[in-house]
Amino acid sequence: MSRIEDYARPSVAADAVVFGIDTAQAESRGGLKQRKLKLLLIRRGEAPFTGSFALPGGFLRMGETLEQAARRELREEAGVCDPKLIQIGTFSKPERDPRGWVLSCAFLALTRTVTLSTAAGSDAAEACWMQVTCTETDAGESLAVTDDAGNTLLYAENGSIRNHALAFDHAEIILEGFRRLRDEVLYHDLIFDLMPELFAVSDLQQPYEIITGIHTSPQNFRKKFASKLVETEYYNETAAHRTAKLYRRKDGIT
Amino acid sequence: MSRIEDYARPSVAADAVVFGIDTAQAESRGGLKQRKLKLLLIRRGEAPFTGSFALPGGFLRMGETLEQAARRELREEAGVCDPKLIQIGTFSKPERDPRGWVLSCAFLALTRTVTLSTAAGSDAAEACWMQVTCTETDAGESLAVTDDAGNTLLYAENGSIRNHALAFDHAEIILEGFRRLRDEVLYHDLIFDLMPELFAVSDLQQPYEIITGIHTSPQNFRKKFASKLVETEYYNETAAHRTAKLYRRKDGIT
DNA sequence: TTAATAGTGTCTATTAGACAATATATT
DNA sequence: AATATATTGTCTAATAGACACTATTAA
Repeated sequence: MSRIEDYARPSVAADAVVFGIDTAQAESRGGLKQRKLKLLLIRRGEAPFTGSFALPGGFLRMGETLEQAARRELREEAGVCDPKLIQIGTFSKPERDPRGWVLSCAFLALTRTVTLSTAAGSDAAEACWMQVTCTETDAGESLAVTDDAGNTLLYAENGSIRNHALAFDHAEIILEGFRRLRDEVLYHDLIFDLMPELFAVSDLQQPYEIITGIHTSPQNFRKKFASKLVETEYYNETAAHRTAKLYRRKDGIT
Repeated sequence: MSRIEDYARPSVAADAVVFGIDTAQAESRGGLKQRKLKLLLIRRGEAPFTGSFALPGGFLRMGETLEQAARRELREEAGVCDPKLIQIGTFSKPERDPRGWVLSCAFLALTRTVTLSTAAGSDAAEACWMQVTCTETDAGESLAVTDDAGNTLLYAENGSIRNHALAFDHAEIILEGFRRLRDEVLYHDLIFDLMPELFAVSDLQQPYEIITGIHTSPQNFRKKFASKLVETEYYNETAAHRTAKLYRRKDGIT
């Protein structure tokens, strides 16, 4: 009874929720180091949702896997190379795309830098790193995505979307991406995939706290991660205070 | 450039890795209660892989979500009603189905009983609950799926498949399902979705230990779960020992 | 010197595990 | 009585958090 030809076929896309850490020196106070969580979005150049922001992604091609498609689109569309990819879910509400029946397989993608090496000739007309903010409100917990001008692209409270200006169901996908990011950081040390090869303990803490919502003193944070780190001979060349030893992730720990 | 019609479309299926707990009285020793982890498989009645065991599932239809498709197929094909469903991944290797280009969106499905209410007229010609065994070997950890006669359908060590007799890439999907089941039980109390409304503390322990590999004394296991349980007025009508109070899951805990 | 972060050590509170002891069912 | 599980309680080990204190850099 179940001949493969008897069934209508949807279009399938692969989209990515790309997170990265931005380590910027704050202008004020002589260079306090801020390490901020960023999300990569693309301004759409074509219908539908022309001009809106959306996740980078594109259609799956015959002969490739979903992960290959996501990787290809990230390279072509946003100049993101060699990200860590974790599949987070396939979104399938029939009405999610006004063009027709399109499923989207979403990936959580992590980069070790927020430099956009937007290769010449790429589609990335407008790929931007947006600010991700996570705060404790009295109503619970909220997540906000804002552009550099401070405009809110997505605001969610307790995991439900209050407000957004994003294409398709991408707000939903971002929320799921952040939820998964938190889980993976909490339980599988995914925080290291947001770090460069060598990093200071303090480089770890701010992103960890933004993502998990768990706040600790620098001293106790150090102890918490001590068993997962290997000390190197390198030091940070930095600012108006003691230089920090650089560490590397201890392997053999999943 | 990206017209939706420009892209070839794959067929899309929804398959489920269905787990349940079998509470059987052992024949020997006057009825020691064994609570075993079971996996639901279907013997295929058609090509390809005719006669092999496979996950229950089927093709996505236009107008439904992947979850609706999984639910429908579980009902039709295996008589499984109202399971808890968690999407675990979409499998997309181009060669995974000899019939052509078929993606499979896999779900982890949990039932509160292993009774197959195989409705008359259903496709479930041969739906069987297989034994799931998880052991610590010197090489690490192994997972085995065996039928009632003791034949091994799947054997994996440290997450890599050693041996299997299952259709398509379903061995891989089962492994991913078990991995996810473990994570969800460890970090999100998914064990309760394998339990009936009312249960004794000891009903919880054996499945929890099989799935997580964490072994504790009955006393300490009780303490570990005390904060997540609400005592009821009901008791177990059972065997050659003190009756057990029945509990219910405390709500408000994710 | 001061400000700022890096890093160590110590004490305490909370949690997880070992295990003794008691309770209550059936055979 | 013997056995098997249920349930409570106590002690101890391991872990997580608070916080004092020292170190080192540049301005």
